[in-house]
Amino acid sequence: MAKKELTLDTEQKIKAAAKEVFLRNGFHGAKVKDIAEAAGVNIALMNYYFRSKEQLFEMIFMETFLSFFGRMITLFNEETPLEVKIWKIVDQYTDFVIENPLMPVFVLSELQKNELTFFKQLNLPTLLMESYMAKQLREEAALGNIREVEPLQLLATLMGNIVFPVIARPMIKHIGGLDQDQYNQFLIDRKQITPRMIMAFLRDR
Amino acid sequence: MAKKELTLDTEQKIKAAAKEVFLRNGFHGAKVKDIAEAAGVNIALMNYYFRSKEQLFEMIFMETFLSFFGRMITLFNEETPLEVKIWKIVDQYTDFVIENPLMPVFVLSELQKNELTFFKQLNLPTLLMESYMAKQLREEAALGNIREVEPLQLLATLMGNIVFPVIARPMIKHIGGLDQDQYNQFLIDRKQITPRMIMAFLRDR
DNA sequence: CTAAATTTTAAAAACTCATTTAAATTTTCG
DNA sequence: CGAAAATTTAAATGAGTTTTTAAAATTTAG
Repeated sequence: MAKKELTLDTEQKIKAAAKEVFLRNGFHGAKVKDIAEAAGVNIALMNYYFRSKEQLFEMIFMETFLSFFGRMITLFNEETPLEVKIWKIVDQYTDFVIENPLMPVFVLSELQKNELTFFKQLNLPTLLMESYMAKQLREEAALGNIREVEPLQLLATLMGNIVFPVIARPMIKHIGGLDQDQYNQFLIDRKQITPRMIMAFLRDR
Repeated sequence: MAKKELTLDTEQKIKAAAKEVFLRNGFHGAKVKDIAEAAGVNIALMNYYFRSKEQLFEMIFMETFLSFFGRMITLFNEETPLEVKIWKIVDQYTDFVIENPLMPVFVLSELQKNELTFFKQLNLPTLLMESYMAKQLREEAALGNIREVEPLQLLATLMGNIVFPVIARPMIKHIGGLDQDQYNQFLIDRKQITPRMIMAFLRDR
């Protein structure tokens, strides 16, 4: 049993280190040597436990994508009134990306290159169209409470407003002349702006 | 003179090919061999004309960033009424990123890694804060026509809504089950949504 | 036309990187 | 304990990549 724990330990250390290095540098920028050093482990162990850099990457990419996207879908499925939920999504997804600031650009830039092979197995369209959010949008629009809007457009709007400022952090900090605290405040300020804007749009005519 | 034109020709071919390859694959994903092949040129010419892969990259990155950011600043400085301008920015910047779909993710993901060295020389904060747009926002807010809003927040909102759907193209196509035409229509539809939403927010309260 | 300068080429050099190997060490378990 | 299995290590392999070299080809200019 000491064995099982020990092996998992090294395996876990490599995986955690790999996640850090891949998220910071992307697949091509990440070197196996960097991962081994970050894990404090002999370089050959990467192949011993994970066969290849590519397999290790795919495992990490899959997990990271599912976290990035799944978190949003989970929030889409909360059964609270529409406006409350939009405020909550912005609040919580903002916190999520603040805690995982490298995740969005990693997922989105690696997806550029994959594109073909990756999505086949997942049923993403269903997840969105059958979400509680999609149902709410239909119902509220039928009642005339809000404008008609496609769930995919709302998703893009939410993600664009929450995620883009994180993807563009270096640019925004420099354009605004912001230090780290001011930048964080900038993101916090958006917790008000984004839901207000979306609700104003939904109610507007 | 045949000389001058010919040398510029090869140099230009390399640069154009490098731009393609770097934008598609990023610095680490782009191989000098790929660039030489794309340019139809002997591989040693890359170093003959540009000293190193890194120098060639920096030149291209600088140009690309200035185009990406400068285009928005140019639009910010158009001297048309605020609402007209916001509609125009969304329309034209959307067309711009549709024509240059790899530019945003390239610029933003490479910026993650640079971060420190790059911006020093440019005076970006001034460009934004002294734009005609910034002046308009102050004036209209003083008149009570719109809510107060920081120019940087408006910039992030505009870019988030326009650029994110391009950065997230593979994801959006798959989540929505869209083919290329449907995806393009999705972007076109946002030309209505985004300015409506921003204007509804600015006028709200 | 021809000598100098520029440009291009093929080959090699120098280096980096992922993976493999084989031996050493540690752990497991009868 | 002690043999087998699992893990770790240092070193080597080999493929891939950027850069340099030196000679060949082309262009320029006197």
